[in-house]
Amino acid sequence: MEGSSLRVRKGAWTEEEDLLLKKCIEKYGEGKWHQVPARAGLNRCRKSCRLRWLNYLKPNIKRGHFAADEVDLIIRLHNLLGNRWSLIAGRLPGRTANDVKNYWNTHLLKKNIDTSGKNSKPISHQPKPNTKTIKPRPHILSKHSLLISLDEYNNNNNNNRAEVSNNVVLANDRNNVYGYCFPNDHDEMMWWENMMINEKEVDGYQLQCSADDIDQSVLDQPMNEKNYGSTIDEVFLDEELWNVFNP
DNA sequence: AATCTCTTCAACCGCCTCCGG
DNA sequence: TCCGGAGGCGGTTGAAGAGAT
Repeated sequence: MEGSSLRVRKGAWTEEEDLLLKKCIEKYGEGKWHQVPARAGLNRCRKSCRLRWLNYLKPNIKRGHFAADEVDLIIRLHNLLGNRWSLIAGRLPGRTANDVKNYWNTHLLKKNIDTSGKNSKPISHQPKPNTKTIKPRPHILSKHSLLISLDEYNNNNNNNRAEVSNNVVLANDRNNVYGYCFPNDHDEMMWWENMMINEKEVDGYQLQCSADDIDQSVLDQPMNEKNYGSTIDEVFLDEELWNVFNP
């Protein structure tokens, strides 16, 4: 638990507290939440400060009703990801995970309720036979699979640098085979959009982005689990795409 | 006008992962 | 390798407001 409940204030935030927190973040920046209560002079726990900032005070937070296209996106993403609210919110500029979660629970969940019986459950709590939820899958490719993929690529390309998917680049320097994740905003967004437009067209998507767009400094790092650590949660593979790498 | 019920959403809770010592 | 602290996430709660009776 966070500190002593006897001393740490809970419940709704006052305007004065909001102001203190805002000033603190403006001065010191986001992060280091354990230092925020002391720096801001707030009698709140770090988690409470973080939550208040992320869900309410942070600039550019969009409030009010969800637009039709936002609702549509939430539904599509929820079908793909399930209750991964932070990921879903990441695709909705200005919306927070809490907002999306609340909206889903109050508006969308209700629409799915089967009214045929007293004990009926919301559809989201029932098995969904025709819906495949894609869970985030670590982008750990074995060296073997990297070699296979690179060989396959080199059958058609006389190049020592090959892109095999939107988020993975393979390269060799005669001695080693390297793999890289590059989930930059543009590529990631294209991948998401493509997946939602047509999940079947994975193959067609693989070569949409040029490997030349990638920063050479990234290519200079050999792949290992540590290099992947910072990006691993950002990269997801469709079942079909996964099978391309792991036959 | 008073009371009850329902809805909304801000905030809390507990758990997990990551990272540094 | 282990441990503790920090950050982050999803599930849940409960206060407050809105609507119904």
